[in-house]
Amino acid sequence: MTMSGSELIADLQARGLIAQMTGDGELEEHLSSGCRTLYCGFDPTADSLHIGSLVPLLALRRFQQAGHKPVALVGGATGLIGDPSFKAQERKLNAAEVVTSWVERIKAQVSQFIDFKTGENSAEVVNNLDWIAKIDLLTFLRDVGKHFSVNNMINKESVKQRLDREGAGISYTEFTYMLLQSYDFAELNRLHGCTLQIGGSDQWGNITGGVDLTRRLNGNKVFGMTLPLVIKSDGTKFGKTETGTIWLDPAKTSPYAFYQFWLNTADADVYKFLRYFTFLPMAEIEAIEEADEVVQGRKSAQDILAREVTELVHGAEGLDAAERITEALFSGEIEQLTEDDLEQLKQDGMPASNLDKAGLGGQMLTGLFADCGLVKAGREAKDALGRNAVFVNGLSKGVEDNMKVAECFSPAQALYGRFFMVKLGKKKHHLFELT
RNA sequence: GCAGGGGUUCCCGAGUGGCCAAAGGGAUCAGACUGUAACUCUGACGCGAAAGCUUCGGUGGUUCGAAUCCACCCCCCUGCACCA
Repeated sequence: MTMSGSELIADLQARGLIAQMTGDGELEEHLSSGCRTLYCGFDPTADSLHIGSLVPLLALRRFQQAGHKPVALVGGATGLIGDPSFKAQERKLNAAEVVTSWVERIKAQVSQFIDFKTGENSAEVVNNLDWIAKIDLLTFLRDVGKHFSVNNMINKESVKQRLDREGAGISYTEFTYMLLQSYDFAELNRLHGCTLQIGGSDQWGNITGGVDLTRRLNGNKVFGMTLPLVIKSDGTKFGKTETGTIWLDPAKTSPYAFYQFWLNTADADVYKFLRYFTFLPMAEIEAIEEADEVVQGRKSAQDILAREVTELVHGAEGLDAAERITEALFSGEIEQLTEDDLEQLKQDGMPASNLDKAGLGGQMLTGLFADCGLVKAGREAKDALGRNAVFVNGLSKGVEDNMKVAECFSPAQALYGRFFMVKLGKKKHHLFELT
């Protein structure tokens, strides 16, 4: 699937994926006239990326599908410094060895999204520590620093709130971040012929810095493009739930939880997200939107979105697991699950814990549910019991059952003699296994 | 450094000796409605099944009794001074 530069840009534009571009439209021509190398940076600020990084990550893939060569840069060096862009406060530095371990994880994660075996435009993963660690201070100050005007830098919107706000401030270290990222672009241009950098729109200042520096250092014209930050219609932060961040690492956010996250997308956002997060052609997305308009009940878009993104991130197996769990839990027919199914649910990321048969006597349901993390405090469980919102293997439980843990979880009631599926409210599930 | 203002439960923010586990709003959880939605309504919302226990920057003190008064300490903000 190769498309021309203008087709690619048009598709990105139709999807709402272009926030800003440098070069007054010259970029289209640049992309049309051959296979170009582009890069996007990902700083190791945690042991996994979260879904906020998905838009640029998928953008790299979109470019590759259009015949260009993507380079994923993992910021082993910049991750040691901390990007001040639009951050309200100075960040605390992570230990070097921690960052190093994160770099490896992020490298692997990033690699799932781009193809390393496509010949001419095969992807690459690089680490900016490889060149930044080598440069010495004086060389850096003379060759790189000299090209940056502090006057310009302090006028950047991205550091404004740090400079304006009393008591916030910005350290010299973080202030240097922009120079490092700019130097990355110049180096990638020199070493790999990279001519385009993409990133979130909060990176605009850093990207244009790199464009300028590359021209000054290498005498080459290069381009920058930013992607929109994902904004939810209700104004709340995208990618966070009550339970926490949605990570790409299946060990941190199970494919089931990941799938559920997308499934719960608001109607007001779902078509936008289909454009942002899937590779479905625009025509198809528009058709879905049109079809959903006349649907009275549940829209189809959330299902499609959840399926597409889960498969992209967790593969066919992850999607399969997520759908299997979803089907089991929300069909209301848990007794139809086989023993193997229940075993599998545990493997698939279903929240689960063991119950010691002998120790059930003195316990209470409220304490049990709080301990396993099903609720934050016993009071929530009590509230749910009071409203008959708790089901153990489909049987309703009330406050009067609170002290009767042993009865509620008696082997006679268990599925296959050992499993209990507890449902609290409409959406919270937990699997218990007697041991 | 000097002068003034402030630190309250997840967040914002009332409270200025007992009626305070602490108004109000937001967030969150649950119920009804529904589409595992949105909107709306209801309830919960420090911990505890309860009795009760622990909170209002920290430490001591005054009082029968303190988030509220006093002392010292820590942190933040606003002016001024210093660095220039």
